[in-house]
Amino acid sequence: MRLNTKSRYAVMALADMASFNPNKPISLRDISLRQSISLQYLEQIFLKLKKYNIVRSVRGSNGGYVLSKNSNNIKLSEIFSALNENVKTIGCDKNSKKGCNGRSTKCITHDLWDELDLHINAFFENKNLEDLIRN
Amino acid sequence: MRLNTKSRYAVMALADMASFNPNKPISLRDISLRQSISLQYLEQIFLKLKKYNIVRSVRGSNGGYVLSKNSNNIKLSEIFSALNENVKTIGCDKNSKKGCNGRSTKCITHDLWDELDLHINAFFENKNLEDLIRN
DNA sequence: GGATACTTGACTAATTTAGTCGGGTATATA
DNA sequence: TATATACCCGACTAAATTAGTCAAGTATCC
Repeated sequence: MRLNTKSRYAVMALADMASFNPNKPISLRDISLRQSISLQYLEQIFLKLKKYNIVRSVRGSNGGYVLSKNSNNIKLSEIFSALNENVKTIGCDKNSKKGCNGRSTKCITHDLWDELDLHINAFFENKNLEDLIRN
Repeated sequence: MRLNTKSRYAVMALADMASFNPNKPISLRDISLRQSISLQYLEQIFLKLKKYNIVRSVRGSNGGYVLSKNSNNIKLSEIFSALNENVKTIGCDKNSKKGCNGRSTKCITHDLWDELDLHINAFFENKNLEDLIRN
């Protein structure tokens, strides 16, 4: 089990932003240099963060991105949602109450994975950006 | 984030075993049929479970595998360890106290992933096979 | 001796990941 | 108004991982 880099980089980049003046746009170029993340990869990530309203963009020179809320109000769970990385630990179709693998019953471990998902999401639900930079 | 099939199948197969007479060897063929998992894939999985002493094997006809402990004494964390799937959510080198990405300092989110790992492993630490089949 | 069932290593197709590439468009500032 | 800055966006790709299969055993029971 492993998180993908997009999610990790998203959290890193946002934590980076959160430690600066929240009113001044921060360019991806700067984040790229500070965090050693490719600029074009950051662009992909921020596109999603923007769609999900976690940041807003300021175009043009001296532009960049601004957090759209206070950092203590941005939960990590939102960030993962923005990147479609809401924890789905397995392949069972969770919505169909019967039939995981095309069979007629739930698979024997079905409820376990449901519980695990809840457990992990709860962790992200209880952490915000501000928590990260208080160190 | 997603668990791989090996770990999932391992848990399914062991849960399957746990719901039968614990003293009679159970063949992989039977598990394969009941759980719709390829026999040869199960063989790979059980090799690891055996090395880790979670099951023991009985060769020859009427042979199969037997749980080496009571099912209420087999924690899910052991199963994941057996398959080398101990949760490592990220790429940072956790052991080197300084330097995640070849840089001189810990990355900004380093401690977060440590905490997450603990959180997930705790979940598996507190679940055993018996818990799974009590439904 | 034959059937059953475990044992083991090597190989492979498909998918996913982690990016890169290249061409935009909008805006500030000189 | 020119130019540089910086966001915007779709398409592509190399590398790694996953999820298996294949083939050839060995041990034991009946």
